[in-house]
Amino acid sequence: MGADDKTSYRDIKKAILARIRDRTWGPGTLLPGEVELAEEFGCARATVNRAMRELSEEGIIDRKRKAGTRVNLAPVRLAKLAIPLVRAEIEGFGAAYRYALVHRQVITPPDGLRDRMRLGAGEKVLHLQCLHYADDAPFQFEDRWINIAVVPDVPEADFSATGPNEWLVAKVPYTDAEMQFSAIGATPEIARHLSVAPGEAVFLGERATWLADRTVTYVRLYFHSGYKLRMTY
Amino acid sequence: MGADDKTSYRDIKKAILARIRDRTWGPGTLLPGEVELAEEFGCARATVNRAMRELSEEGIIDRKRKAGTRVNLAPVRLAKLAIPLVRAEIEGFGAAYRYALVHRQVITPPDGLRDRMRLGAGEKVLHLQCLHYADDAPFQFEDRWINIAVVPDVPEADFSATGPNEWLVAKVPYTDAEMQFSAIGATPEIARHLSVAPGEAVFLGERATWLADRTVTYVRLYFHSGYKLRMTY
DNA sequence: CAGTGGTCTAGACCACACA
DNA sequence: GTGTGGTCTAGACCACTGC
Repeated sequence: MGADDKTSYRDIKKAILARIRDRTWGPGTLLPGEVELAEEFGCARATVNRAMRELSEEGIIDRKRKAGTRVNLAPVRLAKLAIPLVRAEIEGFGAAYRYALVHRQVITPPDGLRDRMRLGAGEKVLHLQCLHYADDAPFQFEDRWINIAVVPDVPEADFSATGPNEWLVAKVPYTDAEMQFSAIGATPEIARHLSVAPGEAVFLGERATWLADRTVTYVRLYFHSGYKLRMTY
Repeated sequence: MGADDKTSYRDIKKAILARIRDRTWGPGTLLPGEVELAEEFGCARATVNRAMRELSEEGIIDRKRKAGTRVNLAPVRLAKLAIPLVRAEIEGFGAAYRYALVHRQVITPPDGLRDRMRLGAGEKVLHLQCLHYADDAPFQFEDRWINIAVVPDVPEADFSATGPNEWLVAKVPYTDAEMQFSAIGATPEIARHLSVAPGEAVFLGERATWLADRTVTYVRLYFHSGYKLRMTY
């Protein structure tokens, strides 16, 4: 009494992971069925099920009906990447956050952008350019377009003190988002804003969000040299 | 009969998401308790629980005992990033994969690397440089160090036909992994391997894996210009 | 203290995929 | 067909935490 309070699905996960690590169950091995494991661990099948389901979601094992459960050969483990607001990111490492609005204009988008945002012929967008500083050093240059048709009150919003990101997050929901990262050489404009040499390698993040097939916003985030996107998994 | 087969946790997720989207439950709203929702949907509490637990894992809602469940104000949604093997990535978009070993040597690591890999004084590493081609164009240049103390049979492995990544994945387990991405200007060596101009912006991925506090391997992956790391969430 | 979520159980039926 | 995982139920007890 007291020692074996209850068998938790966590215990089972740990036990299974341990056996995979110490090669009792090497890659490709067929694991015992749920009923068998439930007997071994002295718990209900549902408990084993939850443990194995989570391991499967984490990409450690592969489950198929009738075929059974196998240890994944190539653990295509999913990295979980938290994408924070710039402000939180900067304050997170103890620097002072400062924001500045650089440019603001309602425009008819050029063709390339219209395609990318899948806009209709007459639809206009609000174009914004902002700078985010960490301890007075430029940290991120934000080049953003917002679909006025989807966010009709955005032209009235005041972005002189707060960035559009925080405004959008609190005000406009979205259903899908896509993000991609790449490296580019700084154009003269970007170089000027970020205080780097033209042509210098800059880390670029692009993000688009949709609200049921309609583009809400598309943004390019240019990070200062030396920026690293980090993740553990 | 036939219409209402069974209320699935998926149905409940959809229903809740719909109400969040149409602002019935705006950001910060306190949702009804599990029992109440179970009654409304005509199902067991466990079913509602699973739906809400998954929404919570996805970062849509925030749950606290006694306090209840609320719609997240700032959906710091977690992006799930699948990091595939290069081969799979290249073949995935229909290109032919080709591999070449460029360099291979057992060395005593320089100081910087020893710190980064947290190696002991006498420990040696296997240094490998490889190229991964997509349709005969250089796609990725791989610069890797493997801890021989942790992977004792790596010096005997043959990496002339297959890359070390695939070998390691199939052979050596790990408990923790860290990955980071950045942009750098191509050094002359990297430029030569990737067929780009020196100084051109290159996308760099760094990855380190550990087996219980001991570094297994550290690798720098330099991608061809124009490479984009994509993710949906 | 009391309410809400977190988890476990025992049993059941179903869906899929392989033989 | 038949075995394996996928899911639901009804009920129970527990753990945390806000009041």
